[in-house]
Amino acid sequence: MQYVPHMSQPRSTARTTAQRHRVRQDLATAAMHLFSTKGYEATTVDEIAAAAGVARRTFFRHFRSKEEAIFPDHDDTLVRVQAVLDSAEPGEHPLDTVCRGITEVLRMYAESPEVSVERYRLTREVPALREHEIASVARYDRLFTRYLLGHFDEAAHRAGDDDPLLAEVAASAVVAAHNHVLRRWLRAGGKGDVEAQLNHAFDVIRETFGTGMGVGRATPATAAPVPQEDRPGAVVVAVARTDASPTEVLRAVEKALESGLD
Amino acid sequence: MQYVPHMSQPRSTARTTAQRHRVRQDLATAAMHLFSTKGYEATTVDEIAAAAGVARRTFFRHFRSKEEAIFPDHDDTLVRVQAVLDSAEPGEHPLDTVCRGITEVLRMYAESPEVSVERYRLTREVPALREHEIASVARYDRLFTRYLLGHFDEAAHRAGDDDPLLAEVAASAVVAAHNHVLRRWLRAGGKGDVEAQLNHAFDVIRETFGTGMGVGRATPATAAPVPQEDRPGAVVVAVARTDASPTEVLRAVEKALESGLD
DNA sequence: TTACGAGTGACACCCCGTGCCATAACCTGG
DNA sequence: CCAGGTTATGGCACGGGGTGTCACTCGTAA
Repeated sequence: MQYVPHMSQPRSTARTTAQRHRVRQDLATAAMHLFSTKGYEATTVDEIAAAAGVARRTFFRHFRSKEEAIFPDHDDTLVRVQAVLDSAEPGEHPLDTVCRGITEVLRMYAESPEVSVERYRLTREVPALREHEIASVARYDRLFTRYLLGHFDEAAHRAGDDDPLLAEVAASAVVAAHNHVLRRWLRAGGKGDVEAQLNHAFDVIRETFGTGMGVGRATPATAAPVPQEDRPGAVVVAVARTDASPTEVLRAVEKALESGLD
Repeated sequence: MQYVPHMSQPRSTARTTAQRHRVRQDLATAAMHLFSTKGYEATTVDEIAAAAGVARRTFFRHFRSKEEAIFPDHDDTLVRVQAVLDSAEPGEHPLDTVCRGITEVLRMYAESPEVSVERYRLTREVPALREHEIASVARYDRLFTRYLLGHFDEAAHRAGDDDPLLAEVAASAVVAAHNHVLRRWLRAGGKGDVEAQLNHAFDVIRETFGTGMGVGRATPATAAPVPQEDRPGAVVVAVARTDASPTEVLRAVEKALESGLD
């Protein structure tokens, strides 16, 4: 992969807006190809630009940094996730909205499994790429945390003063579930229905602490009904301290079942 | 803050191993001071080294990068956290062990509140520092995830095939709780008992989904007893799908209470 | 005293990222 | 048809982070 002297360039020196995406795409694929073949550190931006047939300066007009060339879609995905959050119907549980948001991220990876798998191989062995990806998913986390901070008060206002903590924990839990499913899928070579696996992980999240959000800190024995939303199979979560009497617990659960199932 | 020509340096050119920590400390404080006064990107490594009375090359012998000079203790804290995990007694719940691990991180911040607060101000407005700190806490997250992966099987082996997911979610939840408490403390100016606040957050974590780990996926109606461990106030979590009959749910809860409270 | 290693200073080098300006295309309105 | 602005680019220079290398100076052990 030698330097191209770049004399008498075949491509015209100015391009229209429509062609700009093509240049960006060429740069991304050239970067991905060079990173895979000769390593990340060993590849210079000059080589990437030369392989794409543009100048070095043009590269930095399309990507803020060398690392960003390998994750070209995170910015777009971020605004799409934000759009998902903004356009959520008021009736939807905030946790479900966030789950739909992170699904958007997973779809980005699932859209081109081969590239994602190869990129995963690179991120594992190059610390710079690893940190860059961590910072990228942290941006989604921040989005979700802020969203839940503004929407948990309505759904679980009676939970007390621990709403912001639960919002942060819930957001990170959803992100962690996504990371787990994604990495398992990538390690398996990008085969199988990731989105289904993610939905299964969401079930676990919801069962573990998701819909139990309204329960809050149970002392000594409480149980909360769950909004039905015409979705069969929703779960009822009851939390009780073990120092509560069994009959106390049963009464609380019974009461929750009554108000939630009519 | 001019360049020091560095002729006739007052400090001897070679130092013993004991003095090496002093040089590192001088570099860290000089970096922190310069970053605070004239900004992070406006400060060059040359200036930091000159302020500490050493050569530029020496700076990079103590810190891998410019950002690391502002977080000098993360590496040491990481091995201390690992030591906490390694020396945990077999009887302790893995989640509690991880909580003690992240407490070690919080103590590092709490050790010098003024520095932490000022550093927090910098990390908020400098993206490079922000990403570096995110990557740092991600390393703790990885530690915890791997630890829980190897210790959840024993405690909740009956939960099925979702152990790795729960391990990852639990680790990120603990880290998220730490981040939340830490940031709130930093925003408040570093006043108050952070460690107590963190322990309170741990209670919420444990009540929310910590000890409910053994419940697993309940279909259509199950409830699991929780290991008591001589800790009063532990919670029992019951999960049931709403398509289960109320009596079915009550029977399951009752059974769990019997086996868990004797 | 001599030999060795650890820590350092000094210099050179690569290359990422940015500011700046000239240029070539593509729309506009006149 | 043409003068104007806009957009994307190429080329150049520069600052600065991070690394390799060599010589030097200590302290220490033999």
